[in-house]
Amino acid sequence: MQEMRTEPTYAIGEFAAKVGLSAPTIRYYEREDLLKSHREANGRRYFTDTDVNWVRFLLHLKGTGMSIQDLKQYVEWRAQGDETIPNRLTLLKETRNDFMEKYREVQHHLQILNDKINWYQNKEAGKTTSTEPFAEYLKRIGHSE
Amino acid sequence: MQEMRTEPTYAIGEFAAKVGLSAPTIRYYEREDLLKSHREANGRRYFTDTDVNWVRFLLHLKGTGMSIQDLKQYVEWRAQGDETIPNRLTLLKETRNDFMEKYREVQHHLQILNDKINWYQNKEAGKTTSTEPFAEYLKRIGHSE
DNA sequence: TGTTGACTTAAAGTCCACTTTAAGATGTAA
DNA sequence: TTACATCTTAAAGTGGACTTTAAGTCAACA
Repeated sequence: MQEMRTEPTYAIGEFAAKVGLSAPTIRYYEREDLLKSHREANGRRYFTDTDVNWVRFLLHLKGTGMSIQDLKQYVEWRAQGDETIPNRLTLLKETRNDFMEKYREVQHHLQILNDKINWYQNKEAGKTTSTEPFAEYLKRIGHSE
Repeated sequence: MQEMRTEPTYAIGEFAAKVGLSAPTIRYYEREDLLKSHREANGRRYFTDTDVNWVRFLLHLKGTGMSIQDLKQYVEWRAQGDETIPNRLTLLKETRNDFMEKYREVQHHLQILNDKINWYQNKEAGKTTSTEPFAEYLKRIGHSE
């Protein structure tokens, strides 16, 4: 009794929905060589769960700030084999460094946003001298610049 | 003995440098009504430290994800007086909500990036079966999706 | 079998946030 | 006074990452 397991395949629309992109974006990524599709006899693309994982991984990298160009470079090196691992590591570490810098910056931006929200809320609650400027408020609670 | 203190003023180039933008960007922001400049008799713009603080504040808001359009709305409400404080608070809180959502997303992206860097490093150090796929590695160390 | 929806391609269009260009006026240093 | 930097404007251009259009093929269902 033999069990037949066939890997599920997805047409471009279903695939796009699965990874949270649009079908045109999938075609665009393919043109940019970020991913390869398989074709049915009739010329239509199909994708597998491996492709789903691949695109999801790409989107994680993209989400850390890598541009399409960065991703292309990464994919190109990947295709060249293990001797490009040092290159890939360098690229990923640079990505992480850039990310961490921006991360610290946005935390500061968030701090100021929170301060401003609190300032408005205090102002509405009458807890602040109605004329105290925001800059003064920031000094008073210990946030500057 | 009277001390004469004159507020320092900055020409557009100096001002732009002070806030980390280009002079054309300052003019662009002015066109978009995000800031107002003062003019010398000869028609040239000048700016004060108050303007410096204002632009820096705008850049903090922008850094949390507010678009130029959002900022315009904020500035417009601000000009309309205290009765628009609820509107402003709503806008800032929405900004914060959007920010926090993206913040959590990028933390996840960073996690995957770190995992991949570690995976490459282990691979280079021979600490991982040379054929173990990244997906398996993620499962093994407890990160999925 | 007809019609609706999903697919195919190449090329053009869009959005955002600037940036660059062009042509000219004015300020500053040698 | 001669350079040269810096300023002025309006308008056009740019880059990145898609998105939309147009014209056509193919599939799935009533």
